[in-house]
Amino acid sequence: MAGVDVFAGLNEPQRAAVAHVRGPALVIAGAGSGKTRVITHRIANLIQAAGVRPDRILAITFTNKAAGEMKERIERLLGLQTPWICTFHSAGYRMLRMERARDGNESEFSICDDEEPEKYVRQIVKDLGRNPKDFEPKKLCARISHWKNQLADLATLTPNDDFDGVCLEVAKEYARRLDAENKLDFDDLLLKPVRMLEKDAVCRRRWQERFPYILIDEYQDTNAAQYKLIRLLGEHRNVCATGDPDQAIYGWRGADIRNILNFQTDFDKPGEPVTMIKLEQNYRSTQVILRAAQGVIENNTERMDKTIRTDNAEGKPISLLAVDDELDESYAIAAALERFHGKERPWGEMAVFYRTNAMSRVLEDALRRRAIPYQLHGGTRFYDREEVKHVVAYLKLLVNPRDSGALSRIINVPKRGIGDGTYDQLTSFADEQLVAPTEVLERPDLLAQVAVGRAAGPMHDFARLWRLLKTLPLGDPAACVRGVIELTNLASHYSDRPPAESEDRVGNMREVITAAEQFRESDPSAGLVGFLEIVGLNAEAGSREDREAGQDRVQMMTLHAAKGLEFPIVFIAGLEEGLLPLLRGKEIEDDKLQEERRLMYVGITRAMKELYLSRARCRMLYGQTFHFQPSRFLAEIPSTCFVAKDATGRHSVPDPTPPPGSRRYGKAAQATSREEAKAAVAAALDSGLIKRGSNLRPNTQVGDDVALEIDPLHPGQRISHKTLGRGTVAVLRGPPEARVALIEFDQHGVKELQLVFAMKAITVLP
DNA sequence: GGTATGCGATTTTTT
DNA sequence: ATCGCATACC
Repeated sequence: MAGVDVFAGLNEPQRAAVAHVRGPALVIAGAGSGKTRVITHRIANLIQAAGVRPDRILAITFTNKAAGEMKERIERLLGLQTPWICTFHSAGYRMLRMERARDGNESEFSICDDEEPEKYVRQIVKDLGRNPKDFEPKKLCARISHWKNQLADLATLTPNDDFDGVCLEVAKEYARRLDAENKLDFDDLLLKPVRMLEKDAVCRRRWQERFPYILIDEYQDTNAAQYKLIRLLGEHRNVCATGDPDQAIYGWRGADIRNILNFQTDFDKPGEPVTMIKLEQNYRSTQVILRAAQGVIENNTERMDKTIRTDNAEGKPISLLAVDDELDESYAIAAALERFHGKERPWGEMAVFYRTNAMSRVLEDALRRRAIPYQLHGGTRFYDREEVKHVVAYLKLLVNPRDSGALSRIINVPKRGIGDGTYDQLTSFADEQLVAPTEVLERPDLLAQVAVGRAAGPMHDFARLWRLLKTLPLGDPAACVRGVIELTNLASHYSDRPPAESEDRVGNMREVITAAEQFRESDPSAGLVGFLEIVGLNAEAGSREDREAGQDRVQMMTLHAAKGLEFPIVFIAGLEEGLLPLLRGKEIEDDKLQEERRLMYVGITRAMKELYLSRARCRMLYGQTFHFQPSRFLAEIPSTCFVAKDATGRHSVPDPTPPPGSRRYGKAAQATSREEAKAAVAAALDSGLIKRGSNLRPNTQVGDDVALEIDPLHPGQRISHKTLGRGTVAVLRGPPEARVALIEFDQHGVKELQLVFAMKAITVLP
């Protein structure tokens, strides 16, 4: 271990960041500047040069995957394990469990899956005599989660309105029920450790001494609870945070960009001021790509001043493809992927990004049609599948018999004749007797009192099953999984489904056995509890996705999931106003818009060599077609980043796109069949001849009262509006990103409507 | 208790 | 369009 040079291959500012050992440090790092590398090597340096014990370093990463990669890298570098490189949530969970063990409490926690909170809340709303339609569990959960992440004190919180009031009541009851069942939801994994450290000075001291060194990656995306945790643990100020305020994309989850902006004042200390290190050299992308990224992000008003530069080559211009609809888009992207692969580009070096998971399906279909291997990230995860959750619920119940979420999930799966009524009888009887429902099953005297009438047989059967399950060895997760699947005959639950589906489901359940076996090998002493921790924290270790990772596949993911990654060739689909930036309501608030812009920035800066942007004029949403204007972010990319010259040798400032229906991509104009058109589009895309984007620049004259070719409506057209009835289009005006139509309605007179929004409610009449 | 049918809401983004 | 939920019926 002595011979490793942890500074090898680093530039001057990176070395400074790695060499800095004591006191607070903030590394502000632009995209592609080797930020994660700095953290990793800094940890290595702490261990090697400063002699810090690896388990005394707490290093927080944003995802489990990032943690795994960092650990692996350090193991390769120094040949040792760094157990406390993990996410905030993992760290919180482990702290809670260790404290509990310290107190001699042997009962185990279970972690709610992401659907459970809503189920608990729904039940509470009903129990409080409220209608779940007036108080939607989803909304309540969002509010409760927000409160928890803001560390709001429920005891002193004063509700603003009726909804808040009910919400508060529900929140308190929700907390009581989870506590009673030893359950933790995701927010608790942060909240509870914070409360624990706040309350108990001795405990706080112990944990502070436990981790004399703390590092946090992606600090720009920390929320109030995470921030507080770091403040409490990091009172010694030996805290190193890295991040990029321009890549803050989790505001919707309560992340507060001010955490990183205030780091200096928060952690400054006389004698040990914060060491600021800026990494502005980018090693990842071409000049063109960085100019595009810079052009976009400069439109944000709330920024820490920062530029990124690179010594890399100018690189290929960015292509912007405008197509008719999402189907065309998917064909074009698939065709381009295939072409690049034909030119020796491995599948795995290409990635497709999109704003929402819902967009992935069309893209997937197109790739599958061409037999392009791809890996989908996000979406429904392995452990989110229904059949897998059934298996996991049995396992959770074994570990924590008080878990009512688990019990209610499996008590009638596979069907055994125990319906809602019987379940309610069982639980309320158990409540009366002050025992857990599972104890009723275990005690013949109690069982006899509930197993009556029609449900008697099924209840006895289930009790017998439970006693059998209780004999499974909790130390051996694989045996537990296998035992659960076999003893319960879970496969039968899907036997009446189509063969393809039932095979799939049963296959997935068997996957859990494999996952458990792998887990057992990697961590033989952790047992079923350890396995459930991995499952509950959404770690992908051992899942099929995990095993398929690293294969040569096109990577498909949301822009959020792309954070921290890089690919030689990147496609970003759906660059439309409304999708990116994503608009839900009427108007987008400025801070939301800025976050969307940062998302675009993250997407662009993932690309190393080539970037392809695409947009569709129409897109199917909720089974209905909507028109979309080009994303405003396209107009923010400097025109010098796009195809440099057009056929006449002039700089191509993007022109208005062709009107819907006509195709102007070289040969595509003459193409008749759909297939031909697609091929031509792909060819155009590939050759870099992608036409002109749209005329989007706000400062180019897009005159008022002039019909744009991209307008979905034309003056004189008869239309029908959902609420305003029939009318005639009079005038279209305004810049493309805020295009308005003046429509003369038969019943309501002239109205001015924002096209982006109004098109959803408008049908064009023949 | 189980199943069929119809209605309504639903889509950001993830630990 | 699709899914989950509620209602009504077996």
